[in-house]
Order: sequence, then C-alpha cells, then structure tokens
Amino acid sequence: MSSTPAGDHSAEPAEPAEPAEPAEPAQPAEDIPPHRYNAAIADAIETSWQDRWDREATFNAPNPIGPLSDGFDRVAIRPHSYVLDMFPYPSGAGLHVGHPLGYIGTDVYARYLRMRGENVLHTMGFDAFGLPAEQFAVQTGAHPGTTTKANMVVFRQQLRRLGLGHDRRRSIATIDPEYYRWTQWIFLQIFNSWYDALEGRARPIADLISELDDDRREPAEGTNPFGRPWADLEDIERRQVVDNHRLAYRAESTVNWAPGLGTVLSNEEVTADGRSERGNFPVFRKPLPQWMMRITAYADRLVDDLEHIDWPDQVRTMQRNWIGKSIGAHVAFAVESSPTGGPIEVFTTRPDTLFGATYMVLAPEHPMIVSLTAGAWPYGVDERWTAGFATPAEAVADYQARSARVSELERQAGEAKDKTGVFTGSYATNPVTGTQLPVFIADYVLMGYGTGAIMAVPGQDERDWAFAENFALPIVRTVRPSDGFDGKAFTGDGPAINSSIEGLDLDGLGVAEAKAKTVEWLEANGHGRGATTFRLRDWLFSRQRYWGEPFPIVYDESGLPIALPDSMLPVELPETDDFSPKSFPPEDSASTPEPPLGRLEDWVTVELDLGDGPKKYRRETNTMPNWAGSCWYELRYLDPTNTERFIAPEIEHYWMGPDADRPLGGVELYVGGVEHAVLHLLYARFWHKVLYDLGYLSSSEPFHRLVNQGMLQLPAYTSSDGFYVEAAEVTEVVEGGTSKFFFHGEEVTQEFGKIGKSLKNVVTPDDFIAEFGADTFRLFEMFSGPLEQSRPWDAKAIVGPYRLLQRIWRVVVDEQSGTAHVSDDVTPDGLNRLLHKTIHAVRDGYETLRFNTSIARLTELNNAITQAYRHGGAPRSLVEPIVLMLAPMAPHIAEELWAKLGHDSSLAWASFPVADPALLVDDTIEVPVQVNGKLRSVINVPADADAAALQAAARADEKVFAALDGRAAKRVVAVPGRLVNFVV
RNA sequence: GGGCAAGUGGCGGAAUGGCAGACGCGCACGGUUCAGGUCCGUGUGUCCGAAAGGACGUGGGGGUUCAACUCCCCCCUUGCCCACCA
Repeated sequence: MSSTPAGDHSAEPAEPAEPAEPAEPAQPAEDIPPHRYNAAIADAIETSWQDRWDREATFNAPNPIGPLSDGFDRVAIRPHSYVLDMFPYPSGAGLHVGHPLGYIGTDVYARYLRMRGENVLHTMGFDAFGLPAEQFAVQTGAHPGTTTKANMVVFRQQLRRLGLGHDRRRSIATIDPEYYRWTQWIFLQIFNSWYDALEGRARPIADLISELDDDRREPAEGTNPFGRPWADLEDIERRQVVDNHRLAYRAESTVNWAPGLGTVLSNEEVTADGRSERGNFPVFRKPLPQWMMRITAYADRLVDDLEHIDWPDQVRTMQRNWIGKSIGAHVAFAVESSPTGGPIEVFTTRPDTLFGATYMVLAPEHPMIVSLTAGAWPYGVDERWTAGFATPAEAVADYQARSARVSELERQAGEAKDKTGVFTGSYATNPVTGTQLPVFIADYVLMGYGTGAIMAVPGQDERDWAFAENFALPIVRTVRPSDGFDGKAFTGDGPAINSSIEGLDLDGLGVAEAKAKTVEWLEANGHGRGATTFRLRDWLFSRQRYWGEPFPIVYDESGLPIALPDSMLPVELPETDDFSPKSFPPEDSASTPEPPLGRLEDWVTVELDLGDGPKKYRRETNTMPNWAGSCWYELRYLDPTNTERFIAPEIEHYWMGPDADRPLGGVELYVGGVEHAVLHLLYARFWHKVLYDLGYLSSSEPFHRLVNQGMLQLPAYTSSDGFYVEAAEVTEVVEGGTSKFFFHGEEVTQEFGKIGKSLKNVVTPDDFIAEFGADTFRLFEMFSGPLEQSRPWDAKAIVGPYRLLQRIWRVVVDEQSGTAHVSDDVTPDGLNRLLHKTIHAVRDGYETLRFNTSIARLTELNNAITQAYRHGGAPRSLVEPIVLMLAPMAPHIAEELWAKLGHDSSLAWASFPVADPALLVDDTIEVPVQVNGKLRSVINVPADADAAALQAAARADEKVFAALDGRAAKRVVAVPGRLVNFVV
C-alpha cells in the first residue's frame, strides 16, 4: 500500500507545513539551546496541529453511503475498523489522569490502523442523562441541561487538548432530542415485539396478533388470565393478553424503592446489603406497577454468544454468573391437606437427591402460604417448629412480618446465615417415597428465584443441613460422601445410596446419571419435568426522575399503554424548574414514588389523534433509566445525521457486519472500565439482539473485542489520626534513600488508591500537559504498563518520556537553528538491521496493545542513533521511519518533525514502516551454551548452523571446555538458533 | 464461603518453555557549569571477591523437562467480582 497524503482527505488543499514553534523560546537561559524541545515548543506544536487536523478534517472516516460518505471512493478498497471507547458521563469535575488511559490507548491503536492503510472510525460522545446531574441541579437550582452542556464543553476541550483523533462529525450526546428520538423509537420497537419461543427470536407484535386471530397460535402460558380462548375475548381483554407478550411491558412487580432517592432501582443498582448503589440509602421491596424489559427471554442467547466474542474471561464469567443459568427440574409435591391449592412446585438442580428430601420450605412471600397454613398444630408438634405460638396462623403471620422488616436490618448487619423459619402445619408428599414432608416457611428461600419453594435435602445441601439441625428434622443421605459420614452435608459427586423404589433405582449411579434417570421418571409419572432457571430477572426500566428520556407512551381511559406513532417522536422532555424528585425520609417504606413529570399537568394531559379522531390521553410520567442511551450509541456514531432511520443498514453492515474474524460482527475494539462488566454491557447486548432479530442489524453482538483498561492508583496520604489530607499539599523529603512525607509539617503516611475526591488525590491531565505537553503525557500513560493493567501513577517518572521526545527531536532538529539536520547517507548495515527489527517489534506492540514495549524498542533505536550521530547528520532513511513509528503515540511532535523533514502533508495517513524480513535475521548469532542447564558461555555461530555445527562450535569454546572439565556428555541438546546444553 | 486475576530489583515493568531483569524512573560516579538545575556519558538484582570469576535469585513447597518467571499440583498473600440462587 502506497503512502496516501493527507491532502486526499482534506476539505482544502494541503498548505505547506508552517513551523509551529515560537520565534522566541520561553526559557532563554544562556546555555540551553534555543530550539531544544520543551513545554513551550510542545504547546505551540500541539495547538497548531490540532487546529490543522480540524481544518483538514484529517480524522473523518467516510461512510459507504449517505451524508458522511465524502471521500469514500478513495478508501473503498481499504480494510476498515471501528475503534470505540466507552463514552464518558460529563461530570462537573472534568477529567482526571485515569480517564484518558483508555482514550489514548484507542487513539494510538486507531492511528496505527490508519497508517497501516485502514479506514478507521474513531469518535467520542457523551452519556449525559443521569442522576448526578439531577442531584447537582437539585442542590444548586440550575437546570441539569445547562450544567451538563457546560460540562460537555469542558470535556471537549480537555479531550481535544490530548490530541485525540476523533471524527467530530459523529459525536453525539444522549440528551440531544435528535438522539433520544431514536432511543424512544427503539423502545417502541421493543414494545411492539414479543419473543417467539418456538423460533427463538423476537418478532413484531403484529405477527402475534394475526397468528392469534387466525388460530395458528395460542396465547403463551401465563398471558391469558381470563380463562377463555382468544376468539371469545373482548377487545380490552385481547389488548391485555397482547400486552402480556410484549418485550417491554408494564407489570405490578416487587421493586426496589429508595424513599431517600425518590425513585425505584433495578436489582443491579442495589448493593448486597440492601442499599442504593448511588447515595447509599435504604431500599425497600415493594410491589408497584413499573415498566419492565423481558431480558430473561434472551438469557440463553446472552450466555451462549459469550463463546463467540473476544472478551476477557473475567467479564464473560461475570456475565455468566449474573445470568446464572441452572439446569435441573421442576418437581410437584402434592398437598393432601389443601386439595384446592394444588401441589407445591419446586425447582431443584439436584433431582437425583429426591429420596433425601425430608421437608419443604417456601419463601415468606409465597402465595400458597395462605392455603397451606393449617387451622391447628398437629398433635405432638415439636415446639421448635411453632415458635411458641398457639396456632400456625399466628406463627406464620409473625414470621412473615418479621422477615419483611428484619431482612433489611439483618443484611445490613452482614449476617443472614442463621437459619430461621416456622412450620405451616401442613405436609406435602414426596413423590418417590410417599413420605409426608412438613412444610416450613423460611427467609433463606427467596421468592424471586426458581418457584420460591424448595425441597430440602439436608444430606446434600449445607443450608438445608443447618436448618434441619436447628429444627431437628430428619437427614437422609442419598450420595455416599467421599470424605466419610462426618456430620456435614456432602455436595460432591459420588454413588447414590438409599435411592431405590420399584421402577426407579438410582443406587450406585453417579450424580449426572442419577439426575437424568430421575427426570425421566418424573416426566413419565407426571410429577415434574426437566427445567432451566436463571438468576437473571427482567430489567426494571422505569425511573421516577426528571433527567431522562420520556417514554413515547400514552394511556387512554382503559389504563392500558398505547405507543405513539413514529411521526410523533421525539417526545421532548418538557422544560420546567420543578425537576426535584419527590423524596421521602429514607426510612419511610410506606411512601410511593411520585415522578416530577407527573406535576406538569399541561404536559401530562394531551389531546392526540391516534387514528380514531382527537381524544384526550395521559402521558407516561416515568422516564427511562440511565442505561437506555448507552444501549445503542455505538450504532448512532455510524450514521449520526440520519433523520429517516436510526441507522442505514448498509452503513451498519460496512462497519459492524460479521466477517471471518468476528463471526457475530460488532465493534473491532471496545475499551472501557471493568465496572461496566455486567450492567451496561448486558443491556447493550440485549438491545442489539432485539434489533438484530427484527432485521435492522447484520451483527448480533455489539462489541466483538473488549479490553478493560487498568485503573491508575494515585498516592493518597493519611495523617496519624487516620484522615486523608490533600495530596497536592504533601511534600516529600528524601533521607538516605527513603522518602518521608509531610503535610503542613506533620508527617503523613503514603498509600496508593483509586483516584477520587474521597482520597483527596485527584490529579488532572491539564497540569502535566502544561508542564510537559500532551505528547509527553500520552507517551507516559502508555509507557508505564500494558493497557489492561492497573498500576500506581508515579508522576516523577514522566521525565523519562519527556527526555525521549527531546532526544528524538535532537536527532532530527538542530537545536541552534531549529532546522532538520539529517543527511542523505546510506544507513549502515548494523543500524539498518536494528531499524527493521525495531519496526517488527513496534508493530507487534501496537497490534497487541502493549504500547509500553513499542516505546521501549523505539527508545533503544533512538539511543543507537544518538550514539552513532552525536552531532546530527543521521540518514534520512533511518530518521523518517522512527518519526512515523512514533506518530500514533506522540502525534504532534511526529507531525512537526515530519514537516521539518520536508513533507507537506500530515503523516496521519502515511504508510507505517514495513520490516524487510531479510533484515530480521542476522548472518551470525549469539547462542548460549549451558552445562547441566547452567549458562557457561555464549558463542558466535552462523545463523544457519545446524545441531552438529553448534555442538562443535560449543566444544571449541574454552569456557565450555573448562566447565566440562573432561567429563563426557551423557546427552547434548543442540537447538539450532536457540542454545546448546551439555548434560554430564 | 464461592469464582476470577495477579505476585519478577528500591519503583513501573520486559521476557509465554531456551542468556531473567529489555526500556524507563530512582540512585552512584564522571563530563559540561562559578554553582545548582538542564544536558551528555558510565555503572547499578543479591551475596563473596581488588578483579577475573563464582554462588544464589522471579511469593513458599513439590512435580514434569536436557532446560521452568513461563506448564502441572498444594499452600500463602493481594486485588476484583459474587455472595442463603435451591
């Protein structure tokens, strides 16, 4: 591929490069040369090149069609890549040094791919709806839109100053009505879809209705509460049945209500100790009508497709665990005392242990408890089972009340392991043994998982064992423990025991076989069937907040939701000064959410013509959660100005369509923090799959390759009383090689931690850019370790990359005159070989995102050049490649040097140097010689020396001769090109 | 309690079966300088030794191999995630 001048991509013809450095260097100390690379020169170069890149639209990536397709004919034959960052939330604090790590990494990679000859899409937008902006607004009274937009201006400046090569035409913000118009449109697509379990994909809801009308399909299980067939239903009933199928649906569901925040939260936003992730307020479980997304319909595909994407194992494991797929069986336990209530259905992953089920437990919220609570205790009941109450009804009511209240407190105290519960007075029948099993309620069984009821098998389950001990319940072992019958549950594999009746004999079988055989028996005898359960719940999708996307939904007098037509989008967020959520005392569990939009009566009540004449409707007053806008932004970057569609299919296919390397398609590289491993990445995959199912996308996964950048840890300082002090005001004193730290005269202790206000250790890129320039800052962030790795930020070490740039500058530029001082000499063979080895290694570093190794190789090469050409005059054929190789990481200085070397156009599209394979192998090589595995000498041999020649050369070496000391080798390992090892 | 990742000089890190410590920071010495800083050069794993050289050395213990930072087993430590999920 020949070099493509940047002029090809410019809006205007390239102008000759103008020297960007100031005429008067800022530091006129007599002995410092006037044109030594320093912060002032860096600043001049960097701002000048940033302006020129903007002017020439250097980083615009042409689309194959549409308004952004200018110049596509010139790149049509090139490969293309889409390199993406997780877009930031524009907080008021601006960027700290941790943020740009990933942004610089993707920028280096994108610039490298471009120089390798690809059409590269790289841009940046803002995830700008969200709670912090709203909370800040509530505190200050300023509108969240105003503060958010001001923050975005600051972020844009900071990002631009880093020299990130973004296609600015594609930048979007989720708060833009022209963006969230399509967020709402996608919501409607999801609302107007259902999951066809037979075909395993989402389909338009209209298909369902016509299939129901034509009697080709029955309503799905649990969607028709009316007990009559579809044909006999009233219109309003049919609407409800259809609504029950939708992928976005309203349901009375138990939600996490945080009175202190005034909003409900998704399960993912609640911490393990029952508090809100944001704000740390108590969260109460409360049944309320809410919008839900049927993400559980995709649980299997979300798990299965993890196999086909290139993500860190850690993140894939986290998603798998979050989805929590369990394979087992549903088993029905008949209840004689309550013939109307039907059997108790349980889910178990261990159907093989059915013979060991000795009691049953229901969650305290289980709906069958009412019918199962007996009128009186059975004769001679164990008093531990009754909790001292005279009747089961009293005992059950007391336990239910306590678990609703206490569970939160107990969780907060961090100990919920003590097994409590109470007997209902009823018994169920074990389907294999016919034994009567007492039915308990206990809070160690959760209503939200499986069926909310379990068969308890103390012999094979540690929790059941603990409960059985507390309540003196029988324990039957059905698996022979490999470690003896030693007074605890055995959960491992082993031969089944005590598990045989007529028609079902498990004894001697391993767990897997016994499971299969039991399921077969259950199905044959009508007692149950194989079943899969997921930990994942449907996604709670509504929030009682102001600062989010309004739903494109209205309600008529029936109270059922009606989708607005596409022509009425966007439903703009109404302007108001009254955007505070109605919050309540944090402990007020009786309160219910009141969305701010509900107070805007003029907006809520609306007259519309939705096809049957103008009528009054009420708008939905909830807004969408923070995650909605980030579920599809990677798609909108591709076609940001499209007013007809959320994205043109050809454009999606061009940038994200599947190919040999990416079987499910998706972004080539996605870089962001591991904190989004579950929420954002799971929701975005879900939406992407729905849109794929509905035929809008050619890719079925949004992000093919994911890399989590590491976290930078900054020094933080604690005083002797344990409080953090401002890191910026701490001074370091070095005494005899060890450092001591002082804060206003008091000695403080240094530790390394997450960057943040709480540790008082925030450091911004701005300070470093002012002192060293953006190129040095970029190089430093990339040099301190691999992109994925977390590491301490040692600010002092930034002088290393600074010196490197000074030295490279000095190789090209005469520090007295400021002009290039290279020669047209031929590069000597030795340096030329080093150059080509460097090219090889630098490319490898770029491709594997190990930029630190690329910098090391460049440093070595530059050191060698410096040694050989102390006073300038290095050959151009040696100097130009080093400038090009430096360019992805330190683009401004590289552009400037490139210009000084006489090139008129930007090197952003110049060809990256290619190593000549012939120069990667030397004529003679050094080969280590070991005796008994210990290094004794290094010999010089021809590169193509075979094993025999190697051995001969090694024996001829006097150090080897001495080490062998006359002993005969029992064995000689001679690996051509690698080593010789004598075993004596 | 479970899962995953990691542990290499004073520090960040390099080496993915074949010369451990590339490259950088720091430090030491030398040059430049009135001086300091900058800049340039040399050295810098530990121990013994004036040196040549030798011994030891990648959290600990064991194993596989001619050869292990690298692969396998056990343990320790740290970090992250999940945590009564039947």
